[in-house]
Amino acid sequence: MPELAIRRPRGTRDFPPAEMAKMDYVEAAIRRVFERYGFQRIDTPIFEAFDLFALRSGEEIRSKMFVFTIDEGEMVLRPELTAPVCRMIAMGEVDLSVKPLRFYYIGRCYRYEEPQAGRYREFWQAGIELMGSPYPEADAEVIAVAVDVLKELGLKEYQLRIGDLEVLRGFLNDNGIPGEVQNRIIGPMDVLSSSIDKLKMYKRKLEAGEDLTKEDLSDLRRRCDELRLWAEEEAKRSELGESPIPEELLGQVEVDIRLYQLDELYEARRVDELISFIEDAMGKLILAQKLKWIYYGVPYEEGGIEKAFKMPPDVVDTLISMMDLVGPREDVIPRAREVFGSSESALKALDAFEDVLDALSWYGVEDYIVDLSIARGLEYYTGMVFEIDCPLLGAQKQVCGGGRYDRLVEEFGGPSIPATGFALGIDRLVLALERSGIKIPTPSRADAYIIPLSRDVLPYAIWVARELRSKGLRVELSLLRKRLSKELSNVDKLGIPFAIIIGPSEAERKVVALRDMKAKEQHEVSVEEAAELILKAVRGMGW
RNA sequence: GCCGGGGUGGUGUAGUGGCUAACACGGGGGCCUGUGGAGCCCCAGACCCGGGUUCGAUUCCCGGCCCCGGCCCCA
Repeated sequence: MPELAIRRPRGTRDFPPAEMAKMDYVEAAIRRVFERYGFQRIDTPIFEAFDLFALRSGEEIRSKMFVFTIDEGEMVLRPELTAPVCRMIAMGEVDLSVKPLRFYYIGRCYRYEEPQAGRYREFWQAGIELMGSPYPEADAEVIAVAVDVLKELGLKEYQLRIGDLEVLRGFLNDNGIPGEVQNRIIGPMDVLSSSIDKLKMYKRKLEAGEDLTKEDLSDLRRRCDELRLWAEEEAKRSELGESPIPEELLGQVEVDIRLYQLDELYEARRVDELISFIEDAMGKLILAQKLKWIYYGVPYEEGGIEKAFKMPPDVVDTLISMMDLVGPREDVIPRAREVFGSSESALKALDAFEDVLDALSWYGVEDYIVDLSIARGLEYYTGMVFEIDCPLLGAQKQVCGGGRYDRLVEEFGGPSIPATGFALGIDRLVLALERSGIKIPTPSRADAYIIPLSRDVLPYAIWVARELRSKGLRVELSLLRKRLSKELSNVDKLGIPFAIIIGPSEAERKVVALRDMKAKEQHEVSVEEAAELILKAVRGMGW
């Protein structure tokens, strides 16, 4: 291979016809579903002012985006589409007297991250924004649309999780936790709960007698090691009298000596010990987070000054209990009412959340789990949130995420307008379809392939092609000047259903030899007849 | 940013401390009157890059780049 100086940038892909066909197929299905609900397609620029995304997500996301500077200022390639759509509304480009607004988009987005399975630096998102209704039926509709897309695609292996951020926010508000602090709690909570999830998974594997992979084991070690480092440093600080955390509590997070023997334990198949080690680690991981929040406080910014907010222990306990609020509705909701019992606002939010679930059942969507631990760093969600995972995808398994964001348009300087919506990852949907073994139908590139047997018949062959095309058929003309047997072989490989063979004798009599490639049957017919026969066959195939 | 596993013609694979680096498909050419959707013959085409070890590296070692997984992150 000659050395190629110009390469495709990392994290991007090319789309040869076969790949493009898959994307088109999924995109078409998505559009069908969206339009069935009355959503109208919109689009926004591929690049936007940096501030549009920094406003909500903060300066930190700079490193996660493609940023560039032009005369007009700092620009970024859009990392998502909700903010641009809200910007568009805020700018007054949309007639708000016609409500609700039902918009959908399909477009490329860009994030500067390490590529991984199902994660690219350039990726496709499709999504809807339903604006103008604050009611539960709007939230339910949005979820129903997302589920419909998966159904339309025939994707069965997925998991829908629905939660509500207003429950958490209401609880925190009632307990006097400032908004800025709330935003800083969500992140660590999410990290903690995903850590716990991982540990639970290892425990489950061991209990089921399954093997842990090398990665599992090193991941487990790493997570515990982090905790150990923190605990040791904290202990040192405590000796110097610099730690705000009481010594006896610190003793409780000291990591088990067995951490250093994980490999040996595993080699020796001392499963029970491993399990008890993991259980112990889970408890300590949680306790460490609690201690940080209670004694060091949650760091936050107020008026440009870094501050720390010391969390009340009972609030922290509730946050921890929240991580367990995952499961079937009948099971989780009552538990949630207990956990949040002291908070009027949280209870009210739970009522509203149940209204959404009720409405959802009217759409026939019953197969989901309630997950009140969904918190994510999504600072702009204000109510219901949901996620859809495809376990087949591995690490990057989320194919859909969405929720209610009633304040976003207003924050961009527009009118106050309630909104709810979601975004789908098209690349991941394609991947999920492939992995689930669903065949994506690839239409043949043409309906008929004309083979002129000599140069003399070219004028007639081209005339035939034009005739057939004028009737709406997709017709290719051979440009290869090959032997007939090779041409037929070629037609076969191209998957084109009909060959039209034209030699001097056909040209002279103004007919064609129409060959049905599949049946291997051939008839001499007029051009009109050929058109009719092909049309009939093609329609029957449903393209 | 971190941790694994990989990079051999256009594609998919084989193989090796030294021999002409193998095979299939694809490409080019040739033979066979217009259905032999085939076959036969010939040709072109590759060891990711840079160091090191060695008489000699595609092979072993190190670094880089890229790909594939995973961690972190995920608005």
